[in-house]
Amino acid sequence: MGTKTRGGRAPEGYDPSKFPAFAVTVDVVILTMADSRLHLLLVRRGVAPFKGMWAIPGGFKRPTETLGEAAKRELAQETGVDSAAMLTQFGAYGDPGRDPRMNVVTVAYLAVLRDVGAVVAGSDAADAALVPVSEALDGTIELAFDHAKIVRDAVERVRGDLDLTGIAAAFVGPTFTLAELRTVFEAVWGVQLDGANFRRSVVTEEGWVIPTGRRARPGAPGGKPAELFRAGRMWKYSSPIRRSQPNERRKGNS
Amino acid sequence: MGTKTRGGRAPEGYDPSKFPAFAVTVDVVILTMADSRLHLLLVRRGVAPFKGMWAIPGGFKRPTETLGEAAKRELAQETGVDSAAMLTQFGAYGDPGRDPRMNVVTVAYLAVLRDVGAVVAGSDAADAALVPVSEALDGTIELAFDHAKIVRDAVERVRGDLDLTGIAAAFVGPTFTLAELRTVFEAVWGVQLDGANFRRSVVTEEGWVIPTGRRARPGAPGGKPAELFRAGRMWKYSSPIRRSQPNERRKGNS
DNA sequence: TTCAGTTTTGGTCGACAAGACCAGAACTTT
DNA sequence: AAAGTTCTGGTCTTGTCGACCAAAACTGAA
Repeated sequence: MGTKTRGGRAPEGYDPSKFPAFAVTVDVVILTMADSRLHLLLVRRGVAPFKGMWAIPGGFKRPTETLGEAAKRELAQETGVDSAAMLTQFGAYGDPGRDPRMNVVTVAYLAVLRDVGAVVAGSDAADAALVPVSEALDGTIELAFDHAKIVRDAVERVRGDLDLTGIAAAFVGPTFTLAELRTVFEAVWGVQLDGANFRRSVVTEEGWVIPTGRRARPGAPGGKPAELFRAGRMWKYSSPIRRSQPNERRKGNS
Repeated sequence: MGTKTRGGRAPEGYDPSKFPAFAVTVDVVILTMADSRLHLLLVRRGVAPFKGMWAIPGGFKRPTETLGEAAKRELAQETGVDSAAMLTQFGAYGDPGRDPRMNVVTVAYLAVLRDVGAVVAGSDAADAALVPVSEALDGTIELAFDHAKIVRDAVERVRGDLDLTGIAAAFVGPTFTLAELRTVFEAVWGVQLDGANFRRSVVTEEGWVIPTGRRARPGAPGGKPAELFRAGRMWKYSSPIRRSQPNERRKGNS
């Protein structure tokens, strides 16, 4: 921070020694893959304002913790996961009136989990739900406060991070098939990727996926059982898949 | 934001109705090109704590303004520019103890200007300076609070934004030569780019640079006078130059 | 005026990456 | 056994990017 320093002009009608008080909160956008689509964890508000409406989980920051610790605490309270989860800060929101009660500035975090389903089912009945992000983005589900914008920004962020960081690996479990990993990119970017080309991209270079000898059980329609892989060390730094400007085209097309 | 919602577990020893008060400030990292290197605007603190130390400009957020408006106000107070400046929020910082006086959460913005030199010279004497970012990054210049980390994050951000957004155009004036534009990429990324290849990248595609008939005056050592261009519309969306993983190599190499 | 030095600008060439597409392998259910 | 589905390896074409060369256009010095 830094109190205004420059000698001459003082901020008119404003006394730096009496700073305005704000509440600071931390909100967490929790994303996961379900049904080959990107999903979002929401909670139903039990208190005013916006009582009964859907919102993303969050809470007040404590003076003794860092912002990151606060986000981690909120994530653990909401989902039970407290492992070294992928937590990324992506924005701060402080428009006047965004909370009708008082001046609140919130710092928003993005968390990517591989399986929230079980967590949600085991929680306090019907006040938590996993919904497709599309329904939150197009307004089918109305969100409290300015959470609609926060979710939009979070999705923007994860789309960009997908080819800048190894965040894609956080969507899948400790072992996974290449098709599984491919659906992450397809769902987040809204594109169709060629399976063979995708495989080449991640298998050719060392360090992205390491084969476990095992194979996955095929789904309902059968098909050749896919190899099971573990994530390699490269995901810590980058991604093997780059987003291309024109969508990849499929067989029957223009 | 959102008060904690889930029924069962309440945050232990914590009463949501009595939230802790924070001061919220906005800090602006002002970057510009000078002497073919990336520079940073610093101010000298006139009050405790860290009195006499260098810091990035900033100040308290007012309850009636948005975070972006606060950043714009601080930028204008410090440099006098209030045009639609390129202002990007890139992080929030709230570690306990980062300000010894009280609990402060700051939201950091990045501003890119084309020429701060005149502004600095014309301001209140010696309490503002333009320094190379390298000196701030390597510790040659010690910064107040956690501003060293904030500056590091800002530089990281601008490095990434250089090929994701059109931020490079904000570094140059209304008309510029291609060599000028090229030094922006070279200085921020710390690479050497081939002039001919660079030209092709921006000239081939329509919309990046539009030629004004004029030519620039060559520098001291002479050389063919370069064409003067204006920035096209494409800079609003993206960048014509992509960062390559291995540095581009020059003539005499391995 | 000439010359050496410097910068800009246009061109070519090869390496590499990415996408389109095909076909065989391996499993499912009927 | 047959049909359907998915996985996996292969080939081919295309386009992009960087390395490199050379001419053009200007400076200052000899």
